[in-house]
Amino acid sequence: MGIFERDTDIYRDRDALREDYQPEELVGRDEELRAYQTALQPVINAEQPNNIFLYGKTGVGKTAATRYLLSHLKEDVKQYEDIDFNLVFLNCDGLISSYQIATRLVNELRDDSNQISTTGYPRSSVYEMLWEELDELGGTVLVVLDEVDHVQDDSILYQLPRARANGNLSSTKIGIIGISNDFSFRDDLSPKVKSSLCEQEIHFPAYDADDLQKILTQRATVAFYDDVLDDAVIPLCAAYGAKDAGDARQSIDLLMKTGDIARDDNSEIVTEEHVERGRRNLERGRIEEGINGLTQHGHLVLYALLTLDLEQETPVRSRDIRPRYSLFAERAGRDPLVPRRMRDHLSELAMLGLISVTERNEGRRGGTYREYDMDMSPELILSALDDVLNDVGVHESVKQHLISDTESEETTALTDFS
DNA sequence: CATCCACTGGAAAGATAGGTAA
DNA sequence: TTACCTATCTTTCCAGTGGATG
Repeated sequence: MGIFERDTDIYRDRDALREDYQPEELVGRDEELRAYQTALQPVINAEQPNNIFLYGKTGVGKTAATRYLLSHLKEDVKQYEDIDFNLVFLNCDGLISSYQIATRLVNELRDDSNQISTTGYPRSSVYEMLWEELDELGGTVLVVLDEVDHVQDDSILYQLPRARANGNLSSTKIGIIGISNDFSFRDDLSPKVKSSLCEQEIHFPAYDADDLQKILTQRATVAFYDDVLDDAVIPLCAAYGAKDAGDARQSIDLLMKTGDIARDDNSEIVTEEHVERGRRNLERGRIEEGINGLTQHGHLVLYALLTLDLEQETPVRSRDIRPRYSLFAERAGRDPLVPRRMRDHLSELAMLGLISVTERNEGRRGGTYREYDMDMSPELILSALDDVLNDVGVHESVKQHLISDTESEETTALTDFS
């Protein structure tokens, strides 16, 4: 008998819940799609394409709409022989500078044998290479920059649309599609960039719970067999996504996680309880991911706050976190950071949603300061912080906590440290 | 109403670590 | 090897903030 066995399945096609799944129809985005299509029309007419700027919160269908329309465009363009259409798609997540974008674009355009490193070249030579590659391509080129709001300086957003006017490109017609999660990004652009990049703007509003239910139903019909979903499942997942952002991605992820959990259970139907477990599971993943991305000092600061929390000292101001943090830093054999920097780490933790901040102002006697509090359960954070525990040892308060809470199995393994 | 507390958060500059090119 | 690139994390400095207080 083998180790592996095919699951008794509730899924007809689980892939329909994945991020890269392309549905036949986009639900609830009719108006936006129409505007988008109009903006893309010049490509078909073999004219200089518009620069298009899409904005809206995460998971409201910006990228999906782009993929959907551009794949159709690519098809439809084939019937006209005089159009040479090329598409460059780049997700700018994690890219902070124009320089990085330029290098990625060059790599995107070149074949694998000829890639360049992402650091080291003078800025101007990277741009040189970029113009060269673009010009070689010829025809109409659409450059899609997904999540452009991550970029801090806008030099490339200035350079790209004007490359032709500046004589860097001779034959290629270039159009830029910028996709941004952050509406204020547009306002922060310098006026000259704004005028060229934002020729056509399309706003994607958040989905409401109704839209989300329709979307989930559409996906679920493909993904699951009939009648395996409890009636409450889809509304619950929709509510989860609608709660703070109208985010379809979040809802669909939850639906998939829920389905996976039900399948693990060998359950033949998916219930409300599976949704609840799925929600917790996603939350946990989010925390671990956040913590893993921090530096060691970030961990030390978090651990300091955690121990203070277990001692019921929270909410606590940064001044009072510092001695504890310094102690841990020294035990870990690192020089403690200067207070200013420690506060930066605290702000970062707050941004990840791991801790919460309250601003206080006691006026003339107390001045303005911020108070920090744990937002997550200590167990969850401890399990993601095990490397710190190795370095500084388990603090007294954590030991206390673990003794008083004997059910927690995965953390009891750590009590051996001194 | 002006003052002032004690922190916040922006900015500049340093240190270090990666890379190319010649 | 030297000369030059950028990225990332850090320190240093300091103007700004806003509500209680006199």
